[in-house]
Amino acid sequence: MLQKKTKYAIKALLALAREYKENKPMKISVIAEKEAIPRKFLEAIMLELRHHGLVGSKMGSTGGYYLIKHPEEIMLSNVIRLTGGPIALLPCVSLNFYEPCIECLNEEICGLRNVILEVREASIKILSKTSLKDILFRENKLSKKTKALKTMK
Amino acid sequence: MLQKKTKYAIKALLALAREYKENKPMKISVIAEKEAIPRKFLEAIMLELRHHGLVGSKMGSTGGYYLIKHPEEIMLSNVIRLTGGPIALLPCVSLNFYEPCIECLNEEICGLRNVILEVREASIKILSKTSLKDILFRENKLSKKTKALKTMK
DNA sequence: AAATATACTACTATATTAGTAGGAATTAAA
DNA sequence: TTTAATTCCTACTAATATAGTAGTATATTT
Repeated sequence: MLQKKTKYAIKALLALAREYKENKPMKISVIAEKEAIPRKFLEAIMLELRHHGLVGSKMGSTGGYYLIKHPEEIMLSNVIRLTGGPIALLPCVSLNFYEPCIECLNEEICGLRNVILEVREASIKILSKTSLKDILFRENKLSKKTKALKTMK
Repeated sequence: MLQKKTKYAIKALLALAREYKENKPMKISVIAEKEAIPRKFLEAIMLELRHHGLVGSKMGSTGGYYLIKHPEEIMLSNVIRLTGGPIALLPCVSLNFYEPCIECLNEEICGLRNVILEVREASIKILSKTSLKDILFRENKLSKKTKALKTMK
């Protein structure tokens, strides 16, 4: 499971992506309210995202956060990794949280690891081709679909 | 990430599957040593697996645990679910650990959820078609491969 | 100078996971 | 029938990670 921190980070970045045209900073308090994220917690998260170079900030009374890259350049896999959410199901197949199984003398011949590796690759394949923009696009498509269904009733 | 409990359960079941022909019970202490699992912890895990109907047990001095189903009938996805390891990356797409996002008024139109759903489906597709027997088969294939590589040197 | 924002450090509270202790019940064999 | 070896079961404990908060410093605009 992803951490809440990771989920909040994605939601916050999506909020910035939705108004990306203007590229003016959005306040933490605004993001927090829009996305129902605890304000102080979001503060810490945004700071971390800035340190990782995903967002920029402006201090002072007209300050806030903004995306540094374009929404189509920010990949879900990247956000998940940066915020500490491991994608792999076992440490022995994780790139960022690697740890060997003490009981595996040679992990190259572990059948379980082999399967879990396959799962990881399938997951990463999806997550690394999906950008913030893609997610917004899905949002639109889904809401159109449900609207169409409603009018049919 | 899967819990250690889940990993241990899979390893223990694999140990039973490797000697399935004989179908005679294997002692917890033997499994624990073979797979480097803390003995007392494994005891609790095997008990749980029995309650879920994956293994049977025999008490007394010649006792131990044995598989109730054939190794090709026990699917990885099943073991993971029974031992409490969620497969989905977010609770809102989990079958067994479902919880709605408080901030999503209508989760049907959540773009993030939509992607994570896709990841879950890709993972489950692999895990639910992979049995204990399949894993043993991979083991053999992998160890042959590495042996072949060694003799080439 | 006042108001309002982020930056940053240092906590705390809670939940989950991992693992242990100790003894009861069962079985087989001496 | 006693003994030894096993599973069964309840109830703990310890360690760790996550989620979230408090308080203050620093920067910016008006």
